[in-house]
Amino acid sequence: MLPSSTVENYLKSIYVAQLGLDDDQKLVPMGQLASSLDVASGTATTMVKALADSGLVDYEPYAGVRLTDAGAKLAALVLRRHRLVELFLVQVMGMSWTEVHDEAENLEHAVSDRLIERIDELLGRPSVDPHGDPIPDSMGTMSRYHYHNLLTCPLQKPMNVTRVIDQDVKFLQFLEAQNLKPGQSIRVETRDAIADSVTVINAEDRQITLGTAAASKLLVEPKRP
Amino acid sequence: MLPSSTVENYLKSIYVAQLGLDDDQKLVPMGQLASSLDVASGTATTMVKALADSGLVDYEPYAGVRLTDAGAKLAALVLRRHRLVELFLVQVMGMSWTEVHDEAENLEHAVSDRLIERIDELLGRPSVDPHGDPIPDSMGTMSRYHYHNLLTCPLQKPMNVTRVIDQDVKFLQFLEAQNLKPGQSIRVETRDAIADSVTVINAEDRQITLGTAAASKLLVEPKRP
DNA sequence: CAAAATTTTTTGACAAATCAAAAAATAAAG
DNA sequence: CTTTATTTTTTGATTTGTCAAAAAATTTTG
Repeated sequence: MLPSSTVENYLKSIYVAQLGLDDDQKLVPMGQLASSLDVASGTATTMVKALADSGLVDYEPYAGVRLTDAGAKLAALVLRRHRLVELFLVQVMGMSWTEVHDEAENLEHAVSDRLIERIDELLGRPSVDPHGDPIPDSMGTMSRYHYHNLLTCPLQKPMNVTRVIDQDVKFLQFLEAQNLKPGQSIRVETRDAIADSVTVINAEDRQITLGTAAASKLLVEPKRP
Repeated sequence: MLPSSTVENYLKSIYVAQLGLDDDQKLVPMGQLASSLDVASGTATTMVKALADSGLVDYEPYAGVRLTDAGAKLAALVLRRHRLVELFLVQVMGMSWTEVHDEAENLEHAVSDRLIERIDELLGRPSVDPHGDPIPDSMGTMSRYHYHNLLTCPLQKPMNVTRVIDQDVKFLQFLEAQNLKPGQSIRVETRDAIADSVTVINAEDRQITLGTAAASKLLVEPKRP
């Protein structure tokens, strides 16, 4: 019996939350899960218990939840569908990378394996989506390269934006307008811990100042010539 | 509040059933609706009452159900999404016309208005899907041209297959193999009421014999030169 | 037209997913 | 190390969609 879209969303949220944890064995707190899914905490508890009964997660009362191998694989395949659909919408349908997230959020539960395979083929087996997020393969394995962000990368060195860890349309539109979207070349000029800010220079030598919260969402790697 | 996919499926079923009725004012019997949706008859009764409360259908106990204008418009838009998706899957994704129905059945509830508009544009505002079924416009109006079928069309006259009223994969594959899919040119050779059969000649002069039930599902129009 | 057959509706129950608020457990603070 | 604050779980209810079987209405048939 295939998982409902609710189950798929729970698994996906746990998967993504786990990626944000340093240790793979750590548990995702119920509160965090509940708020990321926008449900009451009691709802998350009930659902997670059901997922544990199905063998998709390990659940430790008052501690949190962690995916089993089976759950992780399912979650990765949901993420794969999501990200392939996003890239498809941009590359084939000509939609903006700023608006495809919400559309993919619905389609990820409706596209068949067959169609996903077609899309994957058509796009040439891509490895990242329009936000730079890695696309898991059909076995459910995902590369986990760890990038620098604007707070940790070297100063004054030419870097490439590779990934944006945020799906907020306004923020993405801002990045686009400032030439800070994935693929663009930039460098970090200064950081000011007191002012909580980072200044970057974009490809057109314009200077942009970001707060550190925003700066941490832009992942970069050294510019390859 | 937007209708659930269950509601959309009920409306769609009623809409299609009504098209098969000679008189627009006639009611669709509950039994027929229930079996087309593959639910118990009591379930259909309950749901139809709820739809009536929402003003989407008129319901007459022990007689049947009929769409209101609001319900008909919603249903037509579901059908529009379904048929545009089908055509898209064939034309852009390179899938077979025999297999796109089931895929579209899921996607029709997940594609946004924005994406459907993109698809419509990309396909050049098409008027029929791969089965020859008409595609309602964005206002929810659908052309209702009435075709001949293989039982009612003139004998020995060159005709074009324009539409197939069946979504069974095996049947569609059969039609494809026999050169009887929409767009093909054929002529009806003989009809035998006793034998319950119709013989047709395809574009390659091969003779195919169909039962009348199957023959009634193939719609044709006089061949235009 | 009354008896039989069919269709439809009603009833009671159930599963999935949710919430709000009460209760319990854990963590933080003094 | 007790009190306070926070997080988590429990409890009881609700919504949507469903079924099976009993009851009622309608239709068919002899």
